[in-house]
Amino acid sequence: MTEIRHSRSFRPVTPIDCLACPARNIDLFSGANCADRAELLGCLRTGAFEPKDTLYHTGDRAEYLYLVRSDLVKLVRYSAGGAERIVQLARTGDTVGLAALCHIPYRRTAVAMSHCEVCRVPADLVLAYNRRHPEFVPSILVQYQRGIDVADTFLTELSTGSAHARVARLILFLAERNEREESPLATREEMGSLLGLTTETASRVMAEFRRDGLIEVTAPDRCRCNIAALEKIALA
Amino acid sequence: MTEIRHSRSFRPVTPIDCLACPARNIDLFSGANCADRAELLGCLRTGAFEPKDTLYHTGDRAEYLYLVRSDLVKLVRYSAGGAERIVQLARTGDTVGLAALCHIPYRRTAVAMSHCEVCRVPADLVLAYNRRHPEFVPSILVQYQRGIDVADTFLTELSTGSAHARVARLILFLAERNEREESPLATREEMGSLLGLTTETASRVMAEFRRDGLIEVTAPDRCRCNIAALEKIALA
DNA sequence: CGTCATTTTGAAGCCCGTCAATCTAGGTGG
DNA sequence: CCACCTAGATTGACGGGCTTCAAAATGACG
Repeated sequence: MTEIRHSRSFRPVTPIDCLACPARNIDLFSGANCADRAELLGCLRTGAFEPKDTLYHTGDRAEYLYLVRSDLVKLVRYSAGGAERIVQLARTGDTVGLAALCHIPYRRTAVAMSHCEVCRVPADLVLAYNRRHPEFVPSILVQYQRGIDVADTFLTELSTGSAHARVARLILFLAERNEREESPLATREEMGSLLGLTTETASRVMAEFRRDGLIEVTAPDRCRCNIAALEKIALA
Repeated sequence: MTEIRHSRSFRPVTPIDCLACPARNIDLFSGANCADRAELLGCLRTGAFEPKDTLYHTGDRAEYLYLVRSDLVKLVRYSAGGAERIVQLARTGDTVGLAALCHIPYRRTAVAMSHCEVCRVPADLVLAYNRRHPEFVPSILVQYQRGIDVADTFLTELSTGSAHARVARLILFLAERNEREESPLATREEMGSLLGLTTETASRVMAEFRRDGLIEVTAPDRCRCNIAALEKIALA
């Protein structure tokens, strides 16, 4: 069992944090005006997580939403047989823990995949804000919609086709929000769990891509990639 | 190309329809009181669809939500390569077309899988109602949440494991809301599209199940099934 | 009765899963 | 500084399950 790290590292959010937030223009509150933002700010907390740190577990009482300020959070679900499957990836600007708005326990387990920073928002704050600003509802729905779109992508792009095609599509998906053809990288085990493949198959394909010059590892968890070539493989 | 049937068959909803609606206690408006229901009623329309009829297409301007009153609607998405994949099934009480609440075009194509009846709700009506009743928001979110749960189920249960296990899980999933161990049936092609298998494999497994007495076809689109035995296979 | 769509069945081949061994990198303690 | 340990990545060999291609059977419908 991995030790569970608690959220004692959370600290108040400063206006500076907000201004510097890479998710500022796309997150849940991007529709709110400055005054509202300032008003909301007092209840927010921010924190950082390292790979394998858990934000919350399936079944935990859900009090908070989390806005992902940077990098990758995986949302995991366990099948009846106990197998782990990654059902969603949250990236910069995505919101996780929306179940909190329904007053039901978290359905998935959220785990950091990289060093990542999040902004913690009390669900009740959002619901209260929403009562005073009914025009805010669509902002929440858009977040849900985004989650559903990602889930659909996982089903259509990442769970079908040959192993080569799936891995290529995953790299492209991860590279989407990065410049210079760079992409963050998951462990082979995570790739398997994402793509419905075994760790070994993920490793084989990645090694092959590397030998063929399609990707070049620039750091333990980062690679440069030949987008055009990968797109060709992704179609098959 | 299949001919597109238009929604000219929609007719006003009567209070009788509502009282008799099998989805009455679980649908989007199950939280609303009688007076509100009556108020909403005037704007609703109901209609019936036959297998292969399309409720709406990907990209259509989204004005309506649809409450499924009975049986099965498939939500389809097309991958970059043109392959069709069923990403969700909507059953009695489910809501489809939630994208309409975000004022964005439909993301998926909705197609009837059986004779099915739906209730058509203008999205603006829901948004307006919501403005007057902020406590209604969670009802909408619950519908979204349900959709996400189903998507997760598809990823963890219906896209992993052996072909036998997948088919068994699908039958169990379809039987869930039926009594007497009876289950509606999809075509082999639909089963393949749902499970990430080929039509032939789906057919082979179904034929085998039939020979082994695990299922017994009682009508062209319906079967009785041995739940306990299927559950054993579903675990593998 | 003939047509067409769907389902079923067959045979061949290959991709991926399984099991196992090796390699690499990072961390620890002597 | 280096031997040691461990987790993760890589590679190999083998077998099985699924896909592919093709043909036959079934059943709905005019």
